Amino acid sequence: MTSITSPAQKGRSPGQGDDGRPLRRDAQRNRERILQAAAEVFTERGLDATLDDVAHHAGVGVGTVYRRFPNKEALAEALYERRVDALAVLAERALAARDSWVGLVSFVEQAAASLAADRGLWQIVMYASYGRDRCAYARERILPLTTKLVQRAQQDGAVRADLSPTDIPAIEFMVGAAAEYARHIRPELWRRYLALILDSLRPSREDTTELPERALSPDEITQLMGSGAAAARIPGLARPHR
Amino acid sequence: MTSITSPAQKGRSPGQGDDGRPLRRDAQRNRERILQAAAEVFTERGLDATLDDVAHHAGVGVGTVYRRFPNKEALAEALYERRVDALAVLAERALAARDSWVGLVSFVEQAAASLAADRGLWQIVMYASYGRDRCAYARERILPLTTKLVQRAQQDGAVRADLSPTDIPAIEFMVGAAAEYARHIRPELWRRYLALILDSLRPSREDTTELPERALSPDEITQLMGSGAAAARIPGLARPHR
Amino acid sequence: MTSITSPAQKGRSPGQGDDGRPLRRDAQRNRERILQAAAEVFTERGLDATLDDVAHHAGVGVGTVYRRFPNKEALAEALYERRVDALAVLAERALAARDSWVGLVSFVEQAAASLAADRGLWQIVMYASYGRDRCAYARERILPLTTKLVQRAQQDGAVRADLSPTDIPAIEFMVGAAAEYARHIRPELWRRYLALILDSLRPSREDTTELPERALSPDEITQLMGSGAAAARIPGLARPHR
Amino acid sequence: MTSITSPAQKGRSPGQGDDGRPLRRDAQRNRERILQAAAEVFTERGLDATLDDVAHHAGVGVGTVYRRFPNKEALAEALYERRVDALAVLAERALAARDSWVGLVSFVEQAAASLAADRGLWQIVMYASYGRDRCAYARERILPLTTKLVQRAQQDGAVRADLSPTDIPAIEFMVGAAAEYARHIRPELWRRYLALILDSLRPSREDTTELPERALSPDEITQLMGSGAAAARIPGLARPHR
DNA sequence: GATGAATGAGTATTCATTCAT
DNA sequence: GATGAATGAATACTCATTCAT
Repeated sequence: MTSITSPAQKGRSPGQGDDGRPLRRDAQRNRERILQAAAEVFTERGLDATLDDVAHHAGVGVGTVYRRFPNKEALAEALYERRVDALAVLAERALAARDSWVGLVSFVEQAAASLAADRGLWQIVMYASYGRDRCAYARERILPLTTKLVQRAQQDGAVRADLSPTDIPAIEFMVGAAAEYARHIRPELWRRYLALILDSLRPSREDTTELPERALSPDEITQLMGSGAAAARIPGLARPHR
Repeated sequence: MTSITSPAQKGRSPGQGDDGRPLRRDAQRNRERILQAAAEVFTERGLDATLDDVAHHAGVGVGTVYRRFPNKEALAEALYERRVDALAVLAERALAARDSWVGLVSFVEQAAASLAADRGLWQIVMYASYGRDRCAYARERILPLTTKLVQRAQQDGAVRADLSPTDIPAIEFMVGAAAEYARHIRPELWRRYLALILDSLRPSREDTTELPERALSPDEITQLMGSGAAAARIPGLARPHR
Repeated sequence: MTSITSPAQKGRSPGQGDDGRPLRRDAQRNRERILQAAAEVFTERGLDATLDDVAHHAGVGVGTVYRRFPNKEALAEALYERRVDALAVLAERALAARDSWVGLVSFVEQAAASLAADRGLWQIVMYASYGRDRCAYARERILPLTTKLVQRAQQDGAVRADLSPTDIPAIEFMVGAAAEYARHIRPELWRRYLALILDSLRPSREDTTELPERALSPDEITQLMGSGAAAARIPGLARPHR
Repeated sequence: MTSITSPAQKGRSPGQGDDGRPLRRDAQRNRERILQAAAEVFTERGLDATLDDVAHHAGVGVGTVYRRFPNKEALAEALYERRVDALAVLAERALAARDSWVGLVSFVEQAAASLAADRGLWQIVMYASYGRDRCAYARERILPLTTKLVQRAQQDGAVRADLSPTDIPAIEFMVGAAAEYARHIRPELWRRYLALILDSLRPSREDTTELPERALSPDEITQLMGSGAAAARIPGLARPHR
């Protein structure tokens, strides 16, 4: 059960410069500090935080940030890529669970925990569409895995028949929103609403309503993720220079 | 069944100037035009739309906007207040429904439809907290009504026992998030997730999980709504001038 | 002999706002001050001067500059348009001269004086390509007039046969360069080199060399003026935001 | 006929370090690579190219560039010096021509070809003035040679009597401007305007105008080249750090 | 009262130059 | 000595808010 190769790794890995050579020790350390600072700042204040903030938080000049990342979007993307890697690993582990329901739940819960903990991550996944090759989230990496998770559970009769794999990201976004809603007052409240939703995923009963509005198709998810328009809606991120 | 008195009227009513005297006819008309324009602009583009946009849309100068509303936040707040009025009316009507489940559902659905249709409204409710006296949402106007809706349904055995009245706003935020998520590609998709959640509100079965993380108390809702920190997080609203 | 209607006047005249209504008195005054300041600053330091400089020179905030002109390019363009209007008037007057040689010389000299006096103007004309509709310089306004000037002189046998109308702008650029070269030490030195060149425009003798390298065609001039690549070469102007 | 000793060698020669000791073999090789790279990059993109570009092109780090040249200006100056060496050699060869007119023309043409081919060189000469000791252009090396070229031609009656030796650099600048003007569309167009100007250098006729505005004196040329103010006007070179 | 003009702090990004490895 | 990482001042542009007309 190894992690799938990230598409980004075909190009440049986090530890490499533009030319493919490994970064110098100090540069690597600063890169980490910047990513760490970005994580903290974006987690707390979201993507509208300034790169000056991030740089200051990392204890470096803003030029250093730009040496490592061509622009704000790329920095956010690098962060996102890490998190998505982590989510993919979660999904893989969940597929290994003996019980298909337990597997699905464990993935959804852990993924939600990630979104709930990070305002920036939630914004980025919510509004999608970063970079061309790297915004691989649902499309390239997670969606196939969650599709398997859902199908397996359906075969086992563990979830309702009209649940679609594309419902999973939607559910996560909603739970992320719940977390965002009460973040400052009760950071764990989202668990309550995740539980509520999970309950409704169980097999149909006589009083279950057939779900209206068919779920998004995988293509629509792709479209959603890739639409430039969506990116333009993230406040602190809309204007690539030049 | 008349609309409950707005708490805002304890301060200054929409029809009065700073000195308490009623606005001149034309001033009142301008106020309306501005609110109408703000509704349209914020609905479409969210709160990061500029006040120049709003003013232009209203056919007035920005100065006029500032004459009627001390700042952007106050304008948004006034709009929010109106929408809350509308939601309150919905809740009152829902209480009049013969079937308590139907009543609850009808309120939740219509409220969600409002959030889903209005990007600005969702942002405002999402990030909460406008003004001191006027952020009356759950606290003063809606929460008592939804509390009744929920309790009535519980007495009828129509909803699960561990549902809390404060879950209702949380659910609406989540559904609003679902709407925001797919707004451009499938504006009605949120109905799917509302249906999912509604399913889970039904009375417990043997396989129902007890909800973890107790719901917010009414006080916490109040606190949530009133916390100034939250306001600072709305992108288009965050920068106090000077 | 009236001045040809500027293509810009089809859209918005200098005295009108975006909506076509005349500017308020104070706005008009500031617009003038800004243009005046821009003229002075660009004249002295060229187009790489900052808008902050221009604003400060005009005694206004930089926001005011942006209220009147959408970006730096547009400001430069507005200036350029004025100057081009002036040049067109010169050309028209030159056409009215009794003696065709005198007419041609008077135009070339006065136009050169303009370029020589204004570093920014020379840069803009040199590197061309501003705006879509307004970069009308040679193409739409001056070139037809200078073409007439040249042809008339040729018919009178006052200039050499192989002179092309498109040589006129090229000559002006060269003289502008000469002015630029010695601007700080001898602002009028360019007149010497203009005289030199004018001498060579006289009808051929036995020792006159046939000019190599055919002149630019009017289409090539247009292409030169309109090529985005050229614009990218002006240091202070290359990056339209967004 | 050997090349005249460069004034720079009074200070530090290209083959020596700060302490006067000759550079190590590899250091010398790096210096050459950097100059070669700078030549290519500045030729193509002008002086606004970045030193990172130059360094990358040379296959060295920026630090190495700064080890060899104190700053960007000095690098440009070193390049300029080389080119001036080359121009001086051209002038010497031209003096050896049997026909004084042919000699003058051949020098002017070849010098113009250099300026026309090299955007950076033209910028540097246009805006003049590098360093104190090294700005040896007209003053120390070329001007005496061109003076001889001109005087010889005048004695032979091959050029007009009022031509001054200091007109030669001015003419070259103008022709360089013509080249710059049409560089992308017709790289050889400058030859047309050079031919035009050369025509006017011929001996006076009855219709020749006496040149107005006496030419620069040698002292003025020196002053022009040495004026610090001019240096500040080269776009890619203007900003002294700190 | 209404208007829209003026303001200027704030944001992303670049690049010459310095300095640790 | 070489490298390339770090720095931060500088630049174009936006928009909430204030103020003169």
